Amino acid sequence: MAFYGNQAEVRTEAKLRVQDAPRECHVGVCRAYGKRHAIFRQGDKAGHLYRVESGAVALEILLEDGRRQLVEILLAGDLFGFAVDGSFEETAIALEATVVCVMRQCDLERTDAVGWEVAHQTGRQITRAHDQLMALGRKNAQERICQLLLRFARDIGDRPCAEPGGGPEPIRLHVPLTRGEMGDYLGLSLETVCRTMSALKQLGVIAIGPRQGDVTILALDEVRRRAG
Amino acid sequence: MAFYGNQAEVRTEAKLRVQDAPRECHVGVCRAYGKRHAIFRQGDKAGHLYRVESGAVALEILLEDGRRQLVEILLAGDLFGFAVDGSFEETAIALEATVVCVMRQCDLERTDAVGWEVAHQTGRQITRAHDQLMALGRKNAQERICQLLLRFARDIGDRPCAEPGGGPEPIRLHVPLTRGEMGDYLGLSLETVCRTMSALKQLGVIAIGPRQGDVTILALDEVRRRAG
DNA sequence: CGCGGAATTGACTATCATCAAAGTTTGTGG
DNA sequence: CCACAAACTTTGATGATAGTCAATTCCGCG
Repeated sequence: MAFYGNQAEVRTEAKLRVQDAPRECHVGVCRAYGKRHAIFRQGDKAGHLYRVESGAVALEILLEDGRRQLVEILLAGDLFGFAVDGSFEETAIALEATVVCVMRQCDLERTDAVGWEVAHQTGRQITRAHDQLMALGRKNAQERICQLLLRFARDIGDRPCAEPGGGPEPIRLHVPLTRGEMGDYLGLSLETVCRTMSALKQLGVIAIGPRQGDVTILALDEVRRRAG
Repeated sequence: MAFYGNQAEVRTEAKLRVQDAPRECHVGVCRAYGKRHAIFRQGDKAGHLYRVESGAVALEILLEDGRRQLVEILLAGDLFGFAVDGSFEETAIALEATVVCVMRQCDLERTDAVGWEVAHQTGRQITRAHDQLMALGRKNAQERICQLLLRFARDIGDRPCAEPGGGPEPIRLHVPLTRGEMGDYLGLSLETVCRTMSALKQLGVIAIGPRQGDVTILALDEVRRRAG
């Protein structure tokens, strides 16, 4: 399949090493971004589509008065860069060391067959956005946070530390978001995120640390139940 | 263009008359739905794409405990029915007398060129979902309601009652949502919607009535400013 | 005219935001 | 390897916005 294929040019930026970088992409160019670097900004002229090769990207919207909302978190394989009137409504930021494949939209659109691939991708993203709307509109802080943890557990969690007794296995995962960013994604203040995480820890549902960003899910079914 | 074309079969349901019904669509079938009738339900097997020909459709998600969130409001021209794992995550409901064109996905996908049309549509819907995420995550009740009013003003508002003095023209519009539905879309209780609408009325920014669902925007710039 | 759903308004409550003050990690440079 | 600064996290006290419960009024339709 032309869209998911082949070799490409590579440029490194920030502190990424080349071996962290490109898988491959036919019609595009791979670029590496360091933590918190912008890939494009609100208002920039559009014209490219982007795919996350590795790492994680957040799309954020800023209001004039400084209010901030992360509207999407993208992981490996996800497409982004859809624009409506030729310019981006959102800023895309690498959440960690990240490699992105950049493809010129006009090149892509010359290949009809790719259209449906993109449509399926965007369909999935719409569904995810709708889930998030349910969370922000109707769920409380604990439910929102459990839902976010599950998202990372599904997409990047590993299950190494199996219990000998056959009990539920802890899931260790690394959340590449600060408390403030979690709040900006979940529509909460960073303090509420902290307090809610602490409460889940007290309940024995999760463990925090040892490093910043590390979370261990101790009771997956409890997290599921609380995510609603 | 094959996708936006041609003649089709028509079925009428509820109280819709035939002349309210179909424009045309090549690969699909037009159906008419009465107020509050479901087009498909959460959990139904997917396999079709739908386009609003006239009227308005809401997509809703229900939680087991009864909490409800309207995640999208679709007007004429909008596509819906994207599913991830072969079944719908959402229920689609006609907000008023509505005609929908139903197209089999496998038929559509035989035409490569249509893929990009769908992709552009879904791209627009993603942007709209992201705006709504900003609203639910970071905006207060007044801002959310002003944003919703602007959405209807842009898409269906007419500007008939021009001021003789050349002042700002009132915009009369009909919102096909009850207060409760507005709340379910905006992540608010129906009482908060009521109170906020009343406050905007007291401020002289809008007028309400004479019928249920009627709203007149008296000061468009004020609504814009408050929408953020 | 009268019934039922929708809208409005009031009183009280709860969740979450804000302000503030420590305490931890992380990364850098000597 | 240690020290220090900056960024991030945690916890507490207080307040504001919006939710819930309830009573009344209004509109739409038979």
